[in-house]
Amino acid sequence: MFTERDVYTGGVSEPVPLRQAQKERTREAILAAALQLSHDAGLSQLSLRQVTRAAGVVPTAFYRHFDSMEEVGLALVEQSFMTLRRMIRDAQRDPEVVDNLIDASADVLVAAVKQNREHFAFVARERLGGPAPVRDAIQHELELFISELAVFLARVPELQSWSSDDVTMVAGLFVRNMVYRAEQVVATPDGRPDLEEEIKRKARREMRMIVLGFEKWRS
Amino acid sequence: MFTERDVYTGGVSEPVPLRQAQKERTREAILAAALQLSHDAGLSQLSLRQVTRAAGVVPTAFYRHFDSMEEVGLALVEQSFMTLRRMIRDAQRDPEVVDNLIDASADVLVAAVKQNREHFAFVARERLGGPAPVRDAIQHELELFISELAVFLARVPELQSWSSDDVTMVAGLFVRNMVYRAEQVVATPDGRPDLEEEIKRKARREMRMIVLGFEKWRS
DNA sequence: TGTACATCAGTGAACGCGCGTTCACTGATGTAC
DNA sequence: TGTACATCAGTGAACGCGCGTTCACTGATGTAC
Repeated sequence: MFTERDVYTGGVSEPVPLRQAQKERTREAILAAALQLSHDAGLSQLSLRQVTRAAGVVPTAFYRHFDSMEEVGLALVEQSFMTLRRMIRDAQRDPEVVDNLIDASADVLVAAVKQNREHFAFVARERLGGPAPVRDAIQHELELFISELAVFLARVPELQSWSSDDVTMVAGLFVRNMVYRAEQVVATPDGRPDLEEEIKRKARREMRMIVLGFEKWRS
Repeated sequence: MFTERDVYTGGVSEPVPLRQAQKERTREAILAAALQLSHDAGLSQLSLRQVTRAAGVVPTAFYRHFDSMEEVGLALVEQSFMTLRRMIRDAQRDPEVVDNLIDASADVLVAAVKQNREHFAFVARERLGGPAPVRDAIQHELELFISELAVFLARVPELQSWSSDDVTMVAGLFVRNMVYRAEQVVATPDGRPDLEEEIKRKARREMRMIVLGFEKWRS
């Protein structure tokens, strides 16, 4: 069995059966349509017919790819967090972020949200407003994400002496601040760099204050 | 014109026309049904017929009270924030809260959420997941609420010297912490005081850390 | 390479269902005298 | 107090609509020889 992904990651270019490549393209079209349409009224408001209409296939074609809209939601959660993970991985490689954790990560956050507006909006919206299995999947991914951030933070020299509980708490506060700011960036109209700067400024201020509180906490 | 509310608040007991009292009772039944049913799948998933069925009236009776489910949502936002406002008003009168802002307000928060589970769950869910006018109303009320908390904090002796920007930022962090903890309490099963204590403990720890950060910030 | 058959992603007709909304109505409550 | 009329919250039938799902199908792609 081959998937379209094999075209890009398979190393020696394996021949991809046309049929399968086309199937993958339709699957992606359904996911993209669901992501875009859910922006207006939420995933659980979306009808199968609306989504397939926007994806350019007939309603019954849906069942070749998913059993229900809920399954579409879970696939979108996975997509969204792949984006988030790539973001944090890139940030960890960036020496500027390591040197200047707070200022740089505020920049990274705003840039990442701008580039992946729809995925961030999806996570923010469905985290509490979505169907139960989607909500649960998002909460689980966010907890994983906090743990990953905690592992990264634990390597920062200044935090070497902290307990892992404290590092996890700071990671939690950072992620919550991030989710909150992401909600704001998503709500921001496109051509307003001034509003984005304001959000970055507030995010920086709060993260700096959290770090200060922790320093005092330890002393 | 009289409303049912006059029965309780009108002082000298005005005679309330029976017809109007009954109408108010039906209106409340519709609101209560919508609040309870929206818990499963969100307000925007709710059908007029489901709600009126649960409220014990025929679908067409709905239109004697509301033009649309959206209007029901706005009425529920109003109800929910009346609850929140009462909470903060009572807390301000409580000398223990003034003396020991952080620990006591964590207790007040958990107690208030427990007593008003459905309203808190509604706000948390619909803040980002609801229909656009409901989302906007909730954001607006939350901003008002932050301002009111800032006014209260500004009177605390230790914060007298702070700039109003800084006080508002602390109020924002507190309210955000509150909303987040409220989400958690709502997700907590009823007979688990241990989990509730854990949430209170974390809320206290974070609020204390925020205050410490601010003290250091100022120095 | 060419042919005959198998696979299967996408089609299109059909279904029963719950929906929001309209409308003319009923009968208890309220008002005027 | 009693009577005749007005009001209006709630009723019940009816409508057209979009929905999810079923099913037998088609025809391009894939496979065996």
